[in-house]
Amino acid sequence: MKDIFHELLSSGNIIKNKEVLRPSYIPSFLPHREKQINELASILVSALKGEAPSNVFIYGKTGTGKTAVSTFVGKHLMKKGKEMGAPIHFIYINCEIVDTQYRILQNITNHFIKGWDERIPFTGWPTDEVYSRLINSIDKAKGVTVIVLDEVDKVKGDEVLYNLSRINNDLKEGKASVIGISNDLKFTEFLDPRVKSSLGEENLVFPPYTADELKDILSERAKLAFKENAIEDGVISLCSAKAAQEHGDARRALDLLRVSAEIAERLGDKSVREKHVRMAENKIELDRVREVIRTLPLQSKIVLLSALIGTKEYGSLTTGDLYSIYEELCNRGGYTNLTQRRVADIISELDMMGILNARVISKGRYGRTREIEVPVSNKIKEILEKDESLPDVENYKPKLQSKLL
DNA sequence: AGTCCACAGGAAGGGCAGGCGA
DNA sequence: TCGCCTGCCCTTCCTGTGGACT
Repeated sequence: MKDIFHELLSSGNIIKNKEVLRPSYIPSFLPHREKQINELASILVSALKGEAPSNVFIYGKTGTGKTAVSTFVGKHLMKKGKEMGAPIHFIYINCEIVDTQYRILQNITNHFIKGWDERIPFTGWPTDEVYSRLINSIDKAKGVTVIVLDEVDKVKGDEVLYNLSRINNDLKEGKASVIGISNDLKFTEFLDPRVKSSLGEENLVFPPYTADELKDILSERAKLAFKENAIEDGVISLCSAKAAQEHGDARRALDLLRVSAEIAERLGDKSVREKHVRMAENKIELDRVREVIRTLPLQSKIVLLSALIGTKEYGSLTTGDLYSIYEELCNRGGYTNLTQRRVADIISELDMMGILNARVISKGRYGRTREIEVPVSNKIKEILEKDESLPDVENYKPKLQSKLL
């Protein structure tokens, strides 16, 4: 049998270690985050003296190093604790995945339980029972437990945050502190004021990276990730500049660099060039659009399809135009149609996702409406055509009253 | 200056599914 | 297991509005 992997394995002349470019990778050195590392370390240092550190709330947009800094400091804290004989327990929880009160308490508690048969099950126990088991575990483990709740805005309900942020009131032997991380700057506005004050004893803000800072980060990672001379001049600057344009997102910069390298490698090129970055940018954007559209509810897909058909025929549409096409499509597909009010909201949602453009305009005597356009219509058309659930529009040419005037 | 169009978009509430505590 | 609660999606009803037209 022909060795189908041999060629693929030996062909890579660019990438040495792809893991380094993944967002989950924690490097041994975090450029341009010295200030945040020091601030967080100076809050957590009391753990080494056996005291409970203040609870911390960390804000910052995606890809500003919040998670990296927290886990970095946590790793060093545990190491120092070991050296000094001060027991430190560092627990990281991503609340996007673990989002209910029960699951969060269960996860933290299970961290302390070694035997599989003693672990708390996924479901079944009363929540207060899990909570008291957690208290016992932290007390029994002694020392200081630091709990990181990443993407804390995804947690359902305030109660678990309230309990955890005041957990020291219930603890006897052990101590605990909570680090909440969020990229939603307005998150605390909607919190119970009691939670807000106890969780946010200390606040850290992570500013976006500048293009120059991103360049340093990428250069550091590129040294580890790529073979020698595999990256041409200008590639790293270009990736940094593109990511800085968005909002200084290091994750995006790393993605762009990684995808560029993958493309270059797949094309059999010897090095990553600027053209690969541009191709990568297109690919990432298309993947994003594809993913967004794929997960859209059926009604939103029909609205999008209506916009697509209408703009193809007439260039741009008003809300009323789109709605009449939408009604026709629902008829053809045998779906019950939503009201215009709801469709107007769906148009706004699609606008927010960046799949279509809808801006409010006034046509004077002829009313106030939204002008709707679909920017990357070819790509969207391609994706929607493959969707089996949508009505057949092969020979449908919309006729709009307003366009006949 | 006033009218009037075609909606925008807020408010309130119904119906439903899923989660949660007893 | 059951009833309650919550969040989500949606409808109905409503007031507000920019600017071409009269």
